[in-house]
Amino acid sequence: MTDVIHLAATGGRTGCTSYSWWMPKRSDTTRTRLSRESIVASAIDLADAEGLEAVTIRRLAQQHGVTPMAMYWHFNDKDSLLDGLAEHLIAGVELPEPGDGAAWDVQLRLILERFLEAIRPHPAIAALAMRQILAAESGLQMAERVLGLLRQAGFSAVKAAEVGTFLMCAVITLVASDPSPFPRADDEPGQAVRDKRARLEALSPERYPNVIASAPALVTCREQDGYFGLNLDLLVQGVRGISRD
Amino acid sequence: MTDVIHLAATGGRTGCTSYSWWMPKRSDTTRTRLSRESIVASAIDLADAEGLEAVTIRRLAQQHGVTPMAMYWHFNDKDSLLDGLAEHLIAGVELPEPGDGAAWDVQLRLILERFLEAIRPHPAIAALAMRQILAAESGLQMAERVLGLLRQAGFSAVKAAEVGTFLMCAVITLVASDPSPFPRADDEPGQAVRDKRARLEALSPERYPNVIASAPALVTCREQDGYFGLNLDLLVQGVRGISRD
DNA sequence: ACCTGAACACCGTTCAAGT
DNA sequence: ACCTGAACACCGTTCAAGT
Repeated sequence: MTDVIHLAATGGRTGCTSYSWWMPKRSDTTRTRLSRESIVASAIDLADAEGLEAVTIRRLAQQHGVTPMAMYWHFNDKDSLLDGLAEHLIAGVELPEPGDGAAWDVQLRLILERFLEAIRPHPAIAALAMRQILAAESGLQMAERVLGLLRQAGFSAVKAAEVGTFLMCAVITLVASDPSPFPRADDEPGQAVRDKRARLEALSPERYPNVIASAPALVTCREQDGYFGLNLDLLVQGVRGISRD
Repeated sequence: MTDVIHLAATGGRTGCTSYSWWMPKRSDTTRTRLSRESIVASAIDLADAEGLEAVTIRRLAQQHGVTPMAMYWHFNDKDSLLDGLAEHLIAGVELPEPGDGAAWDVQLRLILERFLEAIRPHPAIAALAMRQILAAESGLQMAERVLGLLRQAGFSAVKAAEVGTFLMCAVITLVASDPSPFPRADDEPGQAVRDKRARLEALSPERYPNVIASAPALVTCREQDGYFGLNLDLLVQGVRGISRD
């Protein structure tokens, strides 16, 4: 039924090759009604698979069997699209039940953990979440909870803002700093990591003993589970530390 | 003298307007011999003034009164150019004299402070520093010092790597998360900040009391001095906290 | 309401050629 | 050694028009 509307496009594939490079490929995705949600979903898939720079108005249009300009009905511009991705990410945060009597630092740690869990599957777009925390509904809810716990810990409204802002940015950094390269066809997986490690271990042992000793962990730590837990602990303990000053 | 070599280019400005949009404009910069250093310097200026997305092979070429393709003699591709920016940034870190008998946490704080000072003037490109810390000479020196102090604090080689990596990423986040928009012609300065603040203060007082109380600080804290000092304290205190586990 | 067609300004990059 | 000329594939975006 809906197929009727782009017979011209599918027909175009057989003829005229001059601008066929942006022509919709029907095989990619089954054609459904275009919507903000379906565009955001495929954009996230694309970012997960090939990185943020692969997320392109033209590629998304192609995946939906539609002209690039069709996107501009659903989003004002590319920036609004990216805001949509960030909003979707933040909406996935499952905040714990508030005020269950636990100490503020335990509650704070749990909230940061939930935030981390929501964005961890999507390191390529995690950094986008920053500018939507104080815009999206669920971002505001998270911020409110974090600020409340910081006030409870004794911080002023100003200091709570400063610490709270940094804490949420730091969680994003925790997952966004993952330097794992996207799979490329021209080299086998893990080769880049091994090269990097070899380069570190070839350094002068007199000048860089600690870099050499930590080399294996330095090149892989950001994918390890210990990295996240340890540094969440660091953040919460840090808040406790400065709350006593 | 050196002017002779692009008489054709300057001559081109009077005639042929069809592709004049990339033509070199002699008025921008006095023509000097092209070099990695001069390109990096102008790229940093451009990023500081208009943001990272303004840093373009073609714009840099134009500023140097040269063809875009001339850049490819000095850099393999745009990524190498960005690596060059990152390297320059990290080279500016003035590490304190090592081992002056001070406690490890005092020394650690000082190193992180020096790193912050080096990148703080360039928030638009601070994030680039991440991938060059373990590549550039002075990045390795900083990493060596940080790891050494963490070992001194009792961390294993693996945990030192995990904590050290995060600390340096966190300092970058501290300056890179600055959301201050670049000056645009179409609106007066400070308007965006005031709008954002107004939006937060218009929220429901029952649901978001703490966001509202912290609203002024939430929208400006990342430009304030207190933000940096407080969160550097948080980081160092956090390291102390987890070093005792 | 939702999408197409054609065009525009701007990207990075390659490759052969000039001096 | 260092740079130009011409071309290519790919961007985001506008604007008028179609259904």
